[in-house]
Amino acid sequence: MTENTLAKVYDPHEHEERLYAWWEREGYFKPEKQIELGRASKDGPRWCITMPPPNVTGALHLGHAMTAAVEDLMTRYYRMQGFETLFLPGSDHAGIATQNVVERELRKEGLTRHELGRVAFIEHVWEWKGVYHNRITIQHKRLGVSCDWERERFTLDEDLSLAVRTAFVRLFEKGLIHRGAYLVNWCPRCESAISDLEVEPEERDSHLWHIRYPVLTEDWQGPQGEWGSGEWAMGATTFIQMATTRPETILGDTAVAVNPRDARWQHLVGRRALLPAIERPIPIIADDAVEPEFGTGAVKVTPAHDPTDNEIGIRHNLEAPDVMTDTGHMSDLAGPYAGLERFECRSRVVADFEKEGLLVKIEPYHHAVGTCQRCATDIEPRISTQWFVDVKPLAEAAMAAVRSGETTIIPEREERRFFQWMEAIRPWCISRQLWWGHRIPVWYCDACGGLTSSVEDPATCAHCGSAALRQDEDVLDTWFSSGLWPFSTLGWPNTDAPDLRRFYPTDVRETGYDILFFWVAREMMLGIEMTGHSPYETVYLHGLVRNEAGKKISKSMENIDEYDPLNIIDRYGSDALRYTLLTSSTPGLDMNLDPRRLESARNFTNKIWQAARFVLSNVADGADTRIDVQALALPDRWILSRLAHLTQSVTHLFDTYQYGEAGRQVHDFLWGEYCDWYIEATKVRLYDEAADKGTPLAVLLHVLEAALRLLHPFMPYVTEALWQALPEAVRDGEALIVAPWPKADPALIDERAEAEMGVLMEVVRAIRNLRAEHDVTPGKRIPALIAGGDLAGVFSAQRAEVCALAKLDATALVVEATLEPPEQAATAVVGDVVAYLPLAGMVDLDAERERLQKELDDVAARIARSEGLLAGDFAQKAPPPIVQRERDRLAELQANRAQLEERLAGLG
RNA sequence: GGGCGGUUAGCUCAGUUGGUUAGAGCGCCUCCCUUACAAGGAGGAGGUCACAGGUUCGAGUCCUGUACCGCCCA
Repeated sequence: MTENTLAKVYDPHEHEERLYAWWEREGYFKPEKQIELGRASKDGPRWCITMPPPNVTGALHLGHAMTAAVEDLMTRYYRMQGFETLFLPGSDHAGIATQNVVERELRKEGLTRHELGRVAFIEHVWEWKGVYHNRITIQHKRLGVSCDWERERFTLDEDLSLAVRTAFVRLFEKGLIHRGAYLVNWCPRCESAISDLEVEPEERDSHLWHIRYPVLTEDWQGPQGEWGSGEWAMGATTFIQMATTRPETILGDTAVAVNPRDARWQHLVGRRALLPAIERPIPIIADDAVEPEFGTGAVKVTPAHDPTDNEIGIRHNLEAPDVMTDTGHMSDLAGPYAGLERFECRSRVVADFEKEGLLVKIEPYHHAVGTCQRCATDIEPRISTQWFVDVKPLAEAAMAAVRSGETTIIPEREERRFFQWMEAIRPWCISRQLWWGHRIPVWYCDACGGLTSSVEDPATCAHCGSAALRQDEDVLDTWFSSGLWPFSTLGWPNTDAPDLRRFYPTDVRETGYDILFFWVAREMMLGIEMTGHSPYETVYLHGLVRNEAGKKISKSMENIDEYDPLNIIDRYGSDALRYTLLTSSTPGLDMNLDPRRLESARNFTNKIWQAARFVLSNVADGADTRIDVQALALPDRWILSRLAHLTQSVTHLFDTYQYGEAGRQVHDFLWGEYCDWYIEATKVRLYDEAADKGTPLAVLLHVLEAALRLLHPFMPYVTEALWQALPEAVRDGEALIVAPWPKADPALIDERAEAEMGVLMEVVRAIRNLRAEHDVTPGKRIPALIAGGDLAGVFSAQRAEVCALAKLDATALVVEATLEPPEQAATAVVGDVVAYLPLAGMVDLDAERERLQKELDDVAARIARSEGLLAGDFAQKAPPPIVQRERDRLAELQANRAQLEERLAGLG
């Protein structure tokens, strides 16, 4: 029984949610179901991908839609290929990002997290998580992702938290994690340290303040008046001048440095300057890090607030006073400025320097300032006690895995970026002064001061046995838990977990190239360290999605709703969005999402729908849908051969990650060959009472069915909806999602049929062209004569099709090998075949001669080119098949020329 | 400062071992509501593939340099 009453137009809303619910209900997303259906085997190959867990910070945007589309495409392909397939979904708690948005919400109510307290605040965050987690799940389902929801994970789940603790404790016990006071990137808004990667440089127009410090000399031993009185530096005779972009850090200076080879300052090296305001005597030192070309060649050294200065400080054993607080205010060490906000302090310092005659000049200056990736606040480099992972040895192992080919990164150039970053890797600051996240599993002993790190909460100190333990207040960097994702989600640290045994190492990590370092690098390092295996075989990096004008789509855009995946799906359908994302770009390159492409993809879904509607409307209940190879006509053999070629090509493209090209090929086949030519050609037989309808119908069904399978990973919904409507006899199985991937049947490849049909199509096009040129009414049947030469038999056999396609009058069509051309006729020449349209009274013979002459000139020029090519080095040096192709081409052109000349001669 | 990517039709983009006259969608022009489809059909116009050299029988594709746009790292 077939459902041959498809709606007049494809409406995604009628099918998408219904089909998704059905797939999910039937369990098709689960590997167990494949086994149950006999579509995969426990001993056979398996394929696994873990979904990059989206942040529960907010809703999904188009970048996530891209991720979902590519991953689901892969998943559906391998599932159909008979791999036991697992696409494992989940989400990420995203410590700093989520905490920030919840804090922002609280601020609207005039509350801070501190007022709320840790426990109540965390409850708030869980509420937020609940809302967005749900939203994200709905979005993913609308996108059609075929992941196993029963295996869904969240980074704060109990078992994943166990994985985090286990990993931490292992690194700790191995001595790869340590706590210490180092210069870190501090966000005064988040009141937390962040990693190097979370700092975003922002270009800015600012100033360079040129200042000078008095040097202590025999004449001047110290200030003459109060700081700010205008008499502070009175009497000083020697100054050392330098420039700074951050005057507020002057208060933390502990030296002035010059380059040892800088002759200008040699006389002062070894002496001491007096730090203004603070009145701290600071040494004038020589260090190679100072660039003599910059400014005066002297620089102030603030070891606690600048990376370069910090290194100088270490080399020269300088003090490193931290003149700021967690919130970016000046600390008690900032003397008269203590308590001021850092930028307020900056203006006061500058004003006071001016008053004291120590401000030389102010210059405009353009430079980059580090800002917090999450809240855009200016980052304060600051010495702080934090936890660090010494990732150097892990990075070595990760690089080795890529070098050996255990893991391949696509596109290849990203591999070089990976190495560049890995080679320059620095200790990873993993502690965050946040509340939302995995608490660091370290306990401090009040009795002996020792540290205990443990997977289980310890009752007593590992060193002295005291029960006076306090757990570290801080939480871990989110990426620490994300870095365990490919195996923590599969059951690690339980190495006997069935999923871990079956699906690890996984096959692919698919994500945007922008988080190669943040995440992929960490997964590689932690994966190898924890499991001994690189977590996946392939890293496939897609580009970023931008709007049609090339702007990065961000939440601050005015028309951001236009780019919400759900809105796009509502307007165009999920299949259209997926197809567009998958075929509009090339791996690793950014994509401008153009609504016109979405529209054309939507039109494509409808086109397939219409084609299927046509086919199904012609299928009688219980019809024999088997193909009788003996009964195949030329168009049948042609489309079957084209399908076989398409299947080979698309499969190869999938296996080499060329998804865009694969999608375009299926599109071109369905629209440009199946619909435009094959369906039209079959109408002759389908509408002819006397004809064999069974053969074209069987072929129509068979080709459509196979093409739906090839298209399914791109457009899961429309393909499944149509597949379900096909007669059961042409389908294998209960659902397209678990149907086998098509195999090309070599027996159906028929090069001769393709060539013959190719000429036939060319002749039809040429006739249509002539008709248009001579303004023949489109539907009007006109007489024609075809001199088919060697292909006369083909044209005779297909005369009904030729008439239908070119709108010829069947009663007046003459087909012969050669024939006497009519006088008054327009002529089309395709190789050896000539078609004459005796358009009585409509052909201006002079114009016709002119037209043919132009065509002849064109052909002659191409012959000359081809002959020249074959006479030169080409014939010797080019590969034989290429040369042969050129010879064939020349032969065809020559036949073409002969026919044109003959016709021109006939016209006198 | 170092590295990478892009520059192809009016617009948005494909073009993977170098091989016909460089493709698609949209837009544009002419015609058509033909019994799958006007979200459609038929025909057409439109490109010295950023620029300059080079390698090669042959270059959009490989090499060198230049310009502009963008990204990453320091």
